[in-house]
Amino acid sequence: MIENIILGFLMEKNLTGYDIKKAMEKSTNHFFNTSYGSIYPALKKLESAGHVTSTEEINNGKLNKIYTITESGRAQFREWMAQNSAITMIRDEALCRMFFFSFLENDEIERQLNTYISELTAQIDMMRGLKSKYADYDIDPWKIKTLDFGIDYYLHMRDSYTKIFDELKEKISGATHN
Amino acid sequence: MIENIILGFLMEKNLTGYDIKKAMEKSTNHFFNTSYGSIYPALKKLESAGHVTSTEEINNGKLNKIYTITESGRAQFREWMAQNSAITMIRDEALCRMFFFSFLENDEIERQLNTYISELTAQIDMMRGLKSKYADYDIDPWKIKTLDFGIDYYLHMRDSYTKIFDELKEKISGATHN
DNA sequence: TTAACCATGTAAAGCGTTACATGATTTC
DNA sequence: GAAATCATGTAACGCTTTACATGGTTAA
Repeated sequence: MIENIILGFLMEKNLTGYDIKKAMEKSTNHFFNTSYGSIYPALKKLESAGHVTSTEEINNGKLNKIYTITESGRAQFREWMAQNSAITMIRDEALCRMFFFSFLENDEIERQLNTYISELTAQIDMMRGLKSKYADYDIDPWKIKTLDFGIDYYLHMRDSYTKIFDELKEKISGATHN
Repeated sequence: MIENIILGFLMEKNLTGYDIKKAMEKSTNHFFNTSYGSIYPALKKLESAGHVTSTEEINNGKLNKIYTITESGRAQFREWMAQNSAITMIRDEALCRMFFFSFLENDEIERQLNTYISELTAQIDMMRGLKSKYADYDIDPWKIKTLDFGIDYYLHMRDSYTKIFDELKEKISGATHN
């Protein structure tokens, strides 16, 4: 996975490991991100497989190891792109806890849902901010679409948890008034 | 994570490792599932930490190692339940590919979206089937809610991908007719 | 001058899956 | 009699994160 994503970034231009990490932070962060501890070894592996080559430059006194994708790397990337995606499991931590909510008091459940909804709102705001910045200079519509997808995703999550929160509130007030 | 989920299952009744796996398959499968290779070592770890105890029985000639949660296990579980959930990243494989869709031909993109939408539909149908079975005998409303959440989640995913599919179709036909 | 950032990498540890190994019982 | 299911466990492997290690430049 990570190797194919790296190849994808290198399809467009030559980059250093550091550049790749920064590019991910700017564009794929909400659905794919990884650490230097994964990127550098992956680049080494790609190089020994012949999918990338590297040239070293010194810019401003700093070493720059610039990676270039090879024809075999392009072939590998295209092969990966042609594969069907398997549907992904949810694995949402909040959902795991919800499964066991019967072990919590209602006010604690309320508190948790509330906190989680706030965090989702923060995430949505952050991503909307990103989108407004991107509108100017990133033209690839598919990359914009992944951002929109992410915003819609978190909006849906917030709606779902808000609905659950409201239902709980109603149930509590119903129980108190009777 | 897995250890806390196991403790959660043991909060309700004593179970063997095998039982836990089967219980997960029936109830948490769409947002949490794991293999025996994770469950048995986790149970061992929980036992040496004093969070569970085990008794061995032979039923129908088969060894049954039945695990019981201890007071310290209950405390550990409650502590985990009281923590706030961190929001989870998407990490959807199809979304990773979409990011690089500009490297694919339109008909290949169409094919992939179509396949993925079908798989989402199959998942939705499967979960709806599960829900209709559950309606009878599982009473905990929170557990039902995680199922509903999952169904809504996959419905939202299907809507999102269908919207993208329709937009692409429209763009193609628009381009051909001019 | 100090913090932040640029830049590359390794090592340890954790987590999880897959495959392997074993053997009994039950159902078709 | 074969296949499926019950039942427990280990070993190898892979992937990823976190922490560590190093050292230069730039901006406050």
